[in-house]
Amino acid sequence: MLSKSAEYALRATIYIALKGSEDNKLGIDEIAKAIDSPQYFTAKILQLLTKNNGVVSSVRGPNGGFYLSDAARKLPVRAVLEAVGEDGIITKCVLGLKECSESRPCPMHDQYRAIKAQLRQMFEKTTIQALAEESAKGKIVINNRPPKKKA
Amino acid sequence: MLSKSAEYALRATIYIALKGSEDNKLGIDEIAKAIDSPQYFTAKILQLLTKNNGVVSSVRGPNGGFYLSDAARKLPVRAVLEAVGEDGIITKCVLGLKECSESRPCPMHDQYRAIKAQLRQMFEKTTIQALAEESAKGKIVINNRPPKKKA
DNA sequence: TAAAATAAAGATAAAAATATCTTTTATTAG
DNA sequence: CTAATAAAAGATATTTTTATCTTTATTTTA
Ligand code: FES
Ligand code: FES
Repeated sequence: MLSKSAEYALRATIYIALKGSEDNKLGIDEIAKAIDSPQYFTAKILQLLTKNNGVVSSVRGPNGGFYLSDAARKLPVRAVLEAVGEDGIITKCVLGLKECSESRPCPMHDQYRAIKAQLRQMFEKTTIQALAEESAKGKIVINNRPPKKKA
Repeated sequence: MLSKSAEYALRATIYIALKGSEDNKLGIDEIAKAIDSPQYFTAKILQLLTKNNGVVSSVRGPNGGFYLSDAARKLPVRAVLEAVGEDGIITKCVLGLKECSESRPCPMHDQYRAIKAQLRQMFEKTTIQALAEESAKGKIVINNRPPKKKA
């Protein structure tokens, strides 16, 4: 479905939205551990997210790290996909034809149309903040670590 | 969304269903041209489809080639995905967590649930034959070549 | 101002996916 | 039985993705 890059990008962004703020910036080591991703690779991805369209903000030096501006929190999830070049999922033909269109539909187009619209809706109408809030409420999980044992 | 392998697998299978039969087997060169795919790579994929679960049948030698049995035509599209190891699209977590479950949902799980169910429905309830029939009726297209000019 | 912290940038490596070419095997037609 | 045909199998190559390591630049604090 999505590339590893996109998955890490989404998980990292959600985590930063959830735990970080302008005066509590998060380090790459913390982030990678929290979302269970390879640290160096995740760092590269966060660079994309800061450069490509400012989804993520960063500062270097002591107490530096990553955080999300208020504006960034309101961005649609699609912005994250775009930053890592993965928004094809809501534009491309499911059979890999160069164009997905009503005028030259592939054999799956009719069936896929509605699904694609929902994918688009999901990625465009959902904000980063909304996912963070979803994540904040309870049992929602963002990594692969086993659940904490009850004491 | 899907890998190139899966895309070629689907397009090839649909084409074979549409144009081939037990007494009109199709050669790999024809198939690759028809679906606009790299010939040798497509050959490898068809090998998977013949070995892994008999979606496609083949015979060597003169007048040999690929075709679909009547039984194969009734298989769900998912069988093609399985043969190329790409059915994760209807099982995996959209954020790449090891498990997608109600008990440990990721932040997108609630929204993705319905979409995933529809993807599953599409790939499991649609038969190869159904796609071929869809393809047979008119303007449906399965390659990237420009439309034929009206004379 | 020096040292430490931290991300950015750049270089390299490893793995996976995609693609091509060559050799072998099965099948058919003659 | 032989030659021709076509897929299967195997080998190799290329590209892309994923991952890691090293060096540099920036920022803060002491
Ligand atoms: S043309 Fe294939 S999904 Fe639209
Ligand atoms: S847990 Fe992520 S989609 Fe179900």
